[in-house]
Amino acid sequence: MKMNDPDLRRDPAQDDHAGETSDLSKARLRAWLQILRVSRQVEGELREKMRVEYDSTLPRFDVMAALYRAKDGLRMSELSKSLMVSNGNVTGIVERLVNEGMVTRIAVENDRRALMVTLTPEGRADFARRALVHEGWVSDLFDGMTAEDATDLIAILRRVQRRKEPSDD
Amino acid sequence: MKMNDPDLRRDPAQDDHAGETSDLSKARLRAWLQILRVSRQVEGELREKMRVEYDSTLPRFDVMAALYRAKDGLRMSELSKSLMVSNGNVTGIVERLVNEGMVTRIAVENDRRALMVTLTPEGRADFARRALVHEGWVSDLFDGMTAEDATDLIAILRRVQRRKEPSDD
DNA sequence: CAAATTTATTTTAAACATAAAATATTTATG
DNA sequence: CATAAATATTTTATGTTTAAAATAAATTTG
Repeated sequence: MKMNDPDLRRDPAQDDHAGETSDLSKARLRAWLQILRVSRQVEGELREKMRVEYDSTLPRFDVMAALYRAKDGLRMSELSKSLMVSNGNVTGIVERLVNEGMVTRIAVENDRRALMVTLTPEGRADFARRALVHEGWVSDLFDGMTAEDATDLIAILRRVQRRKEPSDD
Repeated sequence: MKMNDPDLRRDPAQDDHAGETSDLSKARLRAWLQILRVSRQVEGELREKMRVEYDSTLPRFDVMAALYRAKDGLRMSELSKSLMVSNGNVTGIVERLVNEGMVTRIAVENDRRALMVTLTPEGRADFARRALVHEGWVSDLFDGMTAEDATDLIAILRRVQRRKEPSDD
C-alpha cells in the first residue's frame, strides 16, 4: 500500500527541494522569470535602438563601455571576464571593433601571448557620446521606476549575486 | 566665456535627459546594469546545468515550458510571441525538439499556413521531471533571496514592464 | 635545462538570435 | 471572381554565443 505520510519530517521554513517544491522556491522562481522577462524586453528594445541609431550592436557597446572605464585598456581575458562572456566570443567582437576603427590591439611587453585592447581616440569620443544617449534610453524604458525602487532593487539583487570561485581545489 | 549656469531651469524631479543626465536616470541605469549582471550570471549557471545534466539547452527548455502550459499546443507565431524571440528563431529550436522526439508539428485545420506545435507524451513527461529540478537550481542560485525580497522585486519589475504595442496606427 | 603544466588567445563546430526577404495561404476589396 | 493586402511560416545573411580543440608562449618541476 502506498501511504502518503503527511510531511511530518519536513520543515517548510527550510529549503529542501528534494521532492516537491517549497513556497519559497516557487517565489524565487517567479522572481527569476520576471527578471528574465524584463531583461529580454529591455535588451530587445536597446538592441533595436542601437541598430537604428548607430548601426551597431549591444555587445560592441558593452565592450567599449568596459574599455572606457579601464583607461589603460584590458586584455582579452579581462574583457571576457568582466563582461561574463566566453573568451572566443570576445575575439569576434573586438575583431569587428578593430575594423570599425574603434579599438586597437597592442602586444603586451614581456608576454607575447597576451594582447591589450584599447579604445582609439575616435572610439573614446564615440562611446562618450553614445553613453549619454544610452542612459536616456534606459531611463525611458524604466520610467515606472523611482529612485527608491532602483535602490531597493539593487539591494535585493546584490544579496543574490553569487561571489563565484569560492574554492580553487 | 563658458558659464556653467547652475540648473535653474531644470527640475530634478522630472526626467529630462537632453544634455547631462539626472540622478534618477543614473539610478535607473545602475539598476539596469545590476539586472543584466544577475541575469547573465544566473543564465550562465542554468545553461551549464542544463547542458551537463540533460544534454540540452535553455531555449529548448523554454519552448517546452510554454508548450507544457498550453495543453493544446501553440502555433509557431504564438510560441515566438510568448517567448519574446524572433519567428525564425523558433523554427530552428522546434526543429531540434522534433528530432529529439520532444514535440510534434501538426497541420492546423482550415489554415494550411499554420502549424500547431505540441509536446509528445515523452516530451511532457521529460519536462515535468526537469521543471522540478530546474526550480531547485533557481532556488539554490537565489539562496540570498527571502520570500519578501521576491515579492518586492516582482512588484518593482512589474511597474517597469512595458505593455508594448500601445497603439496600432 | 628538458618535459610537463599552466596561461592567453584563436579557431572550430554547433546552436541561438535577429532582420529582412521569400513563399504560401487566407482574407478583403473592387 | 480577380487582385490586393494581410497573415503564418521558412529561408537567408549576418552576428552573437558557447564549449571544446588547437596554438602558442610562459612557468614549474624533476
